[in-house]
Amino acid sequence: MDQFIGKGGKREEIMELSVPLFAVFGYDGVSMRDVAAVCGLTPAALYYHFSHKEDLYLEVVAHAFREKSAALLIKLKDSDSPWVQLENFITNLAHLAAKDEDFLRLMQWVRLDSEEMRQQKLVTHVFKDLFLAVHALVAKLNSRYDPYMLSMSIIHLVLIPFEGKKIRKFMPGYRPEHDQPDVLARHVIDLLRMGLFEYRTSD
Amino acid sequence: MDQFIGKGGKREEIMELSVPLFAVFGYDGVSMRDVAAVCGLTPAALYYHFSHKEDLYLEVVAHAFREKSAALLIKLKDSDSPWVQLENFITNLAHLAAKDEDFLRLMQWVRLDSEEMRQQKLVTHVFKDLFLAVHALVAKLNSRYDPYMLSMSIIHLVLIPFEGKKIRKFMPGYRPEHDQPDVLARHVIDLLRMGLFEYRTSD
DNA sequence: GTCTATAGTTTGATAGAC
DNA sequence: GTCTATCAAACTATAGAC
Repeated sequence: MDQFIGKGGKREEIMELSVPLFAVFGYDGVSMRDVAAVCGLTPAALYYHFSHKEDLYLEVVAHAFREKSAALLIKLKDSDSPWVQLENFITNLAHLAAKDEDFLRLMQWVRLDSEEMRQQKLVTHVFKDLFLAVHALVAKLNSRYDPYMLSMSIIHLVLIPFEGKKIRKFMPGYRPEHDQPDVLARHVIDLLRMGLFEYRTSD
Repeated sequence: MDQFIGKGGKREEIMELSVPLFAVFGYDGVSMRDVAAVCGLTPAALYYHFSHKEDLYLEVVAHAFREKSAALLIKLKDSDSPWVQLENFITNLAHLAAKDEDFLRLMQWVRLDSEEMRQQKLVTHVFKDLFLAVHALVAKLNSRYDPYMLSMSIIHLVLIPFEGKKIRKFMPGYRPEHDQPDVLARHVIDLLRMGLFEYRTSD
């Protein structure tokens, strides 16, 4: 299997070793020397494989997201009802977010990227597949909501609590179970399904 | 009024001019030279007012958030019902998020900060007041949901769409009205109130 | 209180040996 | 294909004149 990768194997290895670095420290927080160090290379050797820091970064992020989004979609069965599919998707996404911190942090770095050209390239690799998956699902639900806004809401309800995992611990009312993907998935599903309608009598 | 600020006036001026810089490029993306330049100072002169880059950054972020959170709470009237207060809060927060991009970006930089000590200092200034405000409100609602999780969900539903404003434009289904605070507030309030309950018959 | 000058380090990137 | 050696630039921070 590896023989088909051929000379690209080294590039692949560099990218995989770089993912945690860029996920934690971001583009400006990582130097070519840092990358070279974790790869056991000299900075000069690194420039043989990637001619610019930005090339390296773009490929690293694209590589990190290539399979993730696809994996989420594979798990869905068309035979299930749209509601069950949505519940499964939310649960799968929560588990991915809880497990893969690099995935979440890279998404945030992309959101904050100040170089518009670079950001635009990244968005395609990082967000589009994920968004399209949710959009297709909520479209089937045929609800009263704008499918674009509803897709955004669902993605944010699931992902952002894990993005802010570290800082949430400082907030009053925090309990460790709030970090469990099944607990969050249950919360989001309940909220989406029923809302707070017990109190809608107040208008 | 200004006479009471005294010699701290220059520091204040530097901080205000630095906010947009750190909001756009983050801690690692801004040099002391950059800050000095926008302030019309030399880098050395800057070190008279702030002895380290980190000191400057910490004070800049704290300064940027000092009034924001408080302003959100002042607008609430205890005479209103909890539901009306929540609706008003959501609308106010959406307007703040739509207007003040620096506010949103600084929040994201804090979430991504890799220096744990620095992050912990920042969280208090940036998130705690906002979170407490929402927490107090949802506690009054006495709903079936965990108030901690519900507070998080509400904050995320309102703020994150504006944080991702740039990249949302690349997603299918985007329309300019999705950026209007009133439209988003309406969407969030409806979603919270009613959920998608039309379809809860499917289980 | 603010400046010039500069130290000492780290950065992204290249030239050329092997 | 990977190395040593090195460059020019940018970085944080300091010393000391005014």
